[in-house]
Amino acid sequence: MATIREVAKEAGVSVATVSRVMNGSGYAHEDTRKVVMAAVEKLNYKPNEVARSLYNRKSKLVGLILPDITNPFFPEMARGVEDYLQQFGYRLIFGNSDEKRDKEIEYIDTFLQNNVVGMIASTSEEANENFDNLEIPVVLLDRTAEKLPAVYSDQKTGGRLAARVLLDRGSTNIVLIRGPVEIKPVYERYTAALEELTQAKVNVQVMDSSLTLQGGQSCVRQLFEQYPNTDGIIACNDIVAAAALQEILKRGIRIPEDIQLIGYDDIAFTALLHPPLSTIRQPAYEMGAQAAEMLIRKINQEKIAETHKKLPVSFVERQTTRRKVEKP
Amino acid sequence: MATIREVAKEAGVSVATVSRVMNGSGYAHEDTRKVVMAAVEKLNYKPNEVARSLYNRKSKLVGLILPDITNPFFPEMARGVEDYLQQFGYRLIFGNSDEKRDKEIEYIDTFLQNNVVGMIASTSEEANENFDNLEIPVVLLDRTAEKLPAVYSDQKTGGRLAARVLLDRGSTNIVLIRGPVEIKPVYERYTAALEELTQAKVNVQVMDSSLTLQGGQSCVRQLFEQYPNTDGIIACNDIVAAAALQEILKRGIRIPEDIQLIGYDDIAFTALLHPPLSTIRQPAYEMGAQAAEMLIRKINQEKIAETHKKLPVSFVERQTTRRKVEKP
DNA sequence: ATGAAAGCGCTAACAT
DNA sequence: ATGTTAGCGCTTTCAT
Repeated sequence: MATIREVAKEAGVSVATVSRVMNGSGYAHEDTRKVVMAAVEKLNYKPNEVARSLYNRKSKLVGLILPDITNPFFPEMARGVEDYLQQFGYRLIFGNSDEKRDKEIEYIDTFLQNNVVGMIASTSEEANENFDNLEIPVVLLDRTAEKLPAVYSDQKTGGRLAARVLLDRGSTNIVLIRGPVEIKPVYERYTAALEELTQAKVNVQVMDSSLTLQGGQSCVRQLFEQYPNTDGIIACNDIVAAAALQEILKRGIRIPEDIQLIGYDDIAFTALLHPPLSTIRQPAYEMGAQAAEMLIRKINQEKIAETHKKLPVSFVERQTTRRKVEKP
Repeated sequence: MATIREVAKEAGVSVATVSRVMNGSGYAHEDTRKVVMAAVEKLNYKPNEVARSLYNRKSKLVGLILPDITNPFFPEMARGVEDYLQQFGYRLIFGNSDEKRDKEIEYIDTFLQNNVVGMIASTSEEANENFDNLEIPVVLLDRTAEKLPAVYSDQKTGGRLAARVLLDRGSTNIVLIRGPVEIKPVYERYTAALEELTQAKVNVQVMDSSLTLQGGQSCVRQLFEQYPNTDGIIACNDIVAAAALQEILKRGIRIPEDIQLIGYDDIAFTALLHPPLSTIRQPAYEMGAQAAEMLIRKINQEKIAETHKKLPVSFVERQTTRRKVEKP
């Protein structure tokens, strides 16, 4: 790798001049600019970002912390972030936290040690304090906190919507599968759904599940033993919904005739399920992109109109819910 | 962020001493070691990785290039890489290439500018030359090249296996869906399957598809129009297989009685499909982990027994293939 | 318009 | 056993 020194020598100028033309800062005669660029070209010079970062006290790196990219909801977000940042020459240092506080802290620390310009994170509630007195901008993604800017989706409406859908389409014995209560967005959608359900005069049962395949499967197996006449299930996410769907099919229960099922997230494969899964869509890619946009705004010290950006969710009607019965 | 200077001052020693105790290099009296550590503790000192990296000419960063983490096969690998590297204090700079050469090059360049210690990449064939005269170790993942160490899986056996499965279970009008020919592992599994199929006296048709959902869907729609009496489909990956499954169900074709279907990869959601998809499993997580292990070996200049590590694939028998007919 | 030189935070000779 | 100092590659005053 060529250094600025070698370029300077090649061009017969000083390193300061090379630096100036590279950065378009300060003066540089058109002629010398050309000479320098020729040398840059010839030596295929690429500035050492580490050295720049050391001097400037900030790199072109952005730290990204996500719970687990093995859950398809998150890669979607990650791509939103990456694709947006990429245009501005920022790169991503990435880490999965598994919702573990110490992993988050570890990543935050090392990101800082690497002079990241900013961070985007989906962190657990309790870890937020770790972001408290950082000098660099942080934006929360899919999570919120009072003091930190955030991009997230409307969980409350999402939860309510899911409940409304089943209600409007005639389910009366509904099981609401609650995800881990520590994960705020998941808890919020649950609360909202429960509220909506409770207001209706309908049988509601709550069951717990993790957000994973295994968790969903074991939850759902019990579900039908405990509540055999269930005619509606609201799952905490699409993965769990998929597990439920499988169990429903296995038991020969007709869907959506005998039972309705709705998921949450609208990850890609839900459309491929059989029957295709009705679900509440979160605009994951868009959320990632907007978080990235907000971060860049922060980095550039631009004014930000709304620091808490709540994106809308929507009901994606597929075939695990019935057609809505119009009132006459 | 505290600097080494401040720690030195706090401890009443020189920066060199602090550096020595931090790195466990050179001498340091036990007493002063304690004093220094106390100061480190007090100021919550974390060495600036950028400065270390500048001096050492190498960071604790590893570059990872994957085609697209939106395809569930890759996050699995990514976690394998991350989880393994993490134990050794390495962090990941990450980029999706979308199989585009210029994106790969761009990422390689910026990774280099950031003094990465090494790189792991699933790159397109033609981009390999970009790795040619790098001073840092590179290991290819899921892809291969002669001059570069690599961890990948046995595509040839995988492709053959897929063909064998359908053959042994009685399919005689088989459509082989070929993925993009530029992607070598995908092409290899195709060739192997085709070879096996051709040797058997069986009708074989080849169709093309991209590796995505949309690609799969449009391919599969045509498939049944062109070859209505197909009784076996070998898909280039699980996503396309899922699309095929959906089309099969939509057309009311019985599976596996009337038609058999086999995917490739064994990504998580295949088990959730209905019926659960039979597929060829690649040990994605393991591949990632082993690539990471090999990279670390390289970084540490250890001898490496085999630089081309081919991991075995296996047939995961689920319900889109029939029970094998044992010969009497 | 250009160059010399200091300094970003750290490590490793080298000196003591 | 510890301190002084040069230097990693860059940017930016400050001279000229």
